[in-house]
Amino acid sequence: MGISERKERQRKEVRESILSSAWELVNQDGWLNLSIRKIADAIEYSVPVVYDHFENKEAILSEFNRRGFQLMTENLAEAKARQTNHKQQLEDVAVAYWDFAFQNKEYYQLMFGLGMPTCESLTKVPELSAFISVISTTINQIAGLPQDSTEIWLKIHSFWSMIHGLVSINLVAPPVSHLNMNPDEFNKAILKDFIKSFIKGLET
Amino acid sequence: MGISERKERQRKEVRESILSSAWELVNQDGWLNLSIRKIADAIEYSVPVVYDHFENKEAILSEFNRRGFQLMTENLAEAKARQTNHKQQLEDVAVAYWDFAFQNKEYYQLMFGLGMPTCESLTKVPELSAFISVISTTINQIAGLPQDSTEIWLKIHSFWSMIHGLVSINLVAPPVSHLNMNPDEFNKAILKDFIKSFIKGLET
DNA sequence: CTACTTTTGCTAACGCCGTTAGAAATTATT
DNA sequence: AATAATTTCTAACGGCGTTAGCAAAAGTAG
Repeated sequence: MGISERKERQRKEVRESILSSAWELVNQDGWLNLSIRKIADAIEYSVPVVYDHFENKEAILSEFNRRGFQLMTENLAEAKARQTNHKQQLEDVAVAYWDFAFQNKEYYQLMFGLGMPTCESLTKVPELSAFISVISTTINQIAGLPQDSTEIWLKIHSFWSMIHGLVSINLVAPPVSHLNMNPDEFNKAILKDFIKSFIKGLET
Repeated sequence: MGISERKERQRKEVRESILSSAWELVNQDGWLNLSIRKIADAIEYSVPVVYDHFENKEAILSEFNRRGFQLMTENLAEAKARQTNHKQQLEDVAVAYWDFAFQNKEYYQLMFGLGMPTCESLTKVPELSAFISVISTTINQIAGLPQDSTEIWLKIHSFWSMIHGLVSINLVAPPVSHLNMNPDEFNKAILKDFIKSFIKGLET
């Protein structure tokens, strides 16, 4: 009897419709205006049904958070795989990070910009380690530093900080009026400068 | 007759008590748990009184936002004034920025980490330009780039991004378990490395 | 087909929130 | 003392996350 299978399937359909409706709402009104009630309205079910699929609102955000890290890591890994030269890989990974942030602002804001992610909340994202290992393996190959050493963590931290700073400052305060240059070129120029000097630092 | 003067004074007292109560609440429960109702309760007035002093909740946050930029700029300017050598000034300004962020996490989170500050919301902070000019004058003195040129804006942007990235990544995901080194020293080491290479970039 | 059980989904409520209209109380002025 | 102006409050509106408890539907067994 395929009854329970069908039920299972229908459950997953509702779950997915919650997520896709939520995603639509977020793209319309932003994370701050997302509400369980609006989601319930959009999926044409009553509010408590949402709670049959997610423990609470935070669990929904957390799902998107994980998807964000997953998608970003995929993008980074792809960019890396397109190259063989290690330095070039690192450069392309940085650019891919940048591109991800600006092509997926909603994701990026949820991942880094939203309500005070505590230390723990981030360490509870399993996808985080996959993301970090994309970077760390490359750095390892360039600089020959052993995994899990203090030195390589320092480098990973630097690299990540550098790009994140660039991204978030530009998400929040993009340089506009002061330029006789395309802002996009402007920013990518900074990014590439950064990476160049970072790689130089790896080699010394 | 000093009646209207007294009234004025009392008005300001209430306004200040709103702000100081709010600040206390924020330090207890964070920005996300601050509410007008709690403030009203703390100042022992009814809710609408709060609206006689601030247009809405955002106006209260905005007040703290401006105070944050003011305080940070003061710290930066003081650090700068303690030195005469321009490169040393820039280095100390960066360290002062770092120290401000970690000694005033609430401020820093409001200024950069909270609910999606749009481009406009930041350009509406008059204190922002004072903060930027502390950096830009120093960079100007080191690199000799003219104010308001594309080049100096590029440098300001780089400098700010670099530090902000370091700060916010460390606020959110501090390196802990992987180190046989004091995290504070670890981070400041990265910071100083960053600044050194940044200054090198200014000179070439 | 009927009686019973399990699952599913709903209504309605609780206690918060920001915000505001309008009444009540207080204070100043004539 | 009576009137005008100001200050302050109560009470509400619509929204939120969350949950208890009931109604409806679907499945199961005789």
